[in-house]
Amino acid sequence: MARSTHTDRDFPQAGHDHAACIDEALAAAAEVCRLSGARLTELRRQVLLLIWDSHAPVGAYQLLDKLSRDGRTAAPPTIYRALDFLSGQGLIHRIESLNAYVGCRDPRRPHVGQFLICRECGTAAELEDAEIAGTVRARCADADFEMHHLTLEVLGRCPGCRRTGPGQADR
Amino acid sequence: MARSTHTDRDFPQAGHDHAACIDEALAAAAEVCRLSGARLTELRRQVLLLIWDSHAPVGAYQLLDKLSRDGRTAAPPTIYRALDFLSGQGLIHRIESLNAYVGCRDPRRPHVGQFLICRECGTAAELEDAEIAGTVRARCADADFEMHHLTLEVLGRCPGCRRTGPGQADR
DNA sequence: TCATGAATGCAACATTATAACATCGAAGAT
DNA sequence: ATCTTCGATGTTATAATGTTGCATTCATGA
Ligand SMILES: [Zn+2]
Ligand SMILES: [Zn+2]
Ligand SMILES: [Zn+2]
Ligand SMILES: [Zn+2]
Repeated sequence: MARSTHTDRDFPQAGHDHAACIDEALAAAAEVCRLSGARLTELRRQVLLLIWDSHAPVGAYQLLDKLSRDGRTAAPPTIYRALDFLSGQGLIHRIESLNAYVGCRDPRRPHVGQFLICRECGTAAELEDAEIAGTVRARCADADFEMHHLTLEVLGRCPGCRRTGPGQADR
Repeated sequence: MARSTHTDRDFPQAGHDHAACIDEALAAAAEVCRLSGARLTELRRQVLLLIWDSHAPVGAYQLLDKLSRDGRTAAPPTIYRALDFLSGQGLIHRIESLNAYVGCRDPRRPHVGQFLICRECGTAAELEDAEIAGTVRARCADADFEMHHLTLEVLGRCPGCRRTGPGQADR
């Protein structure tokens, strides 16, 4: 099997072909919306693109700033509605521990978000680990708890930042 | 082995002896602070008690209201400083997906928080599951990711609420 | 062309959290 | 006992994040 710029499980590398990430995200978004009958309007597409500026989760008001710089009129509801839509289509995820939003790597398949987030460079990697999901489900079953939604966010230091400098750990 | 009002893994029951929970929490807090040399002042003790009003995570401004009703002068920094202290001592946890705070069941042992949270009654149960923690750690190791902090929050419906009424699932 | 409903613009507001600085008070040093 | 010091608390203002309600626009189909 051909290996793309990064495999499913890799942490996004510093020098990777991010244009490919963006292309793939847009293509996936178009397909997902077509299948669900939802309308991927220009505004929503624009916001999705801004989120995909990088693999680092970005705040709603940062997105607002970016939108404004792009010449759009933009007030908070503008961005929050777009975020609601994109999140509803599974095209982005909210990172609860950061109040921020990040693009989904594989919106075609339904999944819970599991994230590794680097405190230094901000980059977030999305996992889709069946073993973690299975263990959590099993524990919920043990407790007779009906699971609706899982938030799993690991904060730490990514491979790239570990190589760069082991000394200056935080902030 | 004797079974206390609830075992470590149980979801807090509707009719359990909550006074015992509170007593235990206060005793644990006193011990933890004594060992760490931190000062569990009257204000901090009061806030910890208010958090232990129930097993449902409570917001900072709700705590403020409670404090005010108790006759304390209270502004946001009052409560946030107390929350920082209690959280620093491991006596409470912040629930990221709710912007709320809940008492820790076992502050004497260091641990990451893993929570099952009921959308209906608000009750949160804290897990300390080694298998979940181990799997997450293993996946981080696979990804060459240095894990600092884990946020794991499961939203769903608790055993009690499931028994009450399976129909009205949400909201 | 017109009716309809979804999407967006816009103003105000609600909620959550922090910064900056003044004051108080416990605990040890003199 | 008094002083000193530093952590804890009080107070005001403000930042950051998110929502409500209503007017307007726009795509879509009758
Ligand atoms: Zn990329
Ligand atoms: Zn990094
Ligand atoms: Zn209890
Ligand atoms: Zn419940």
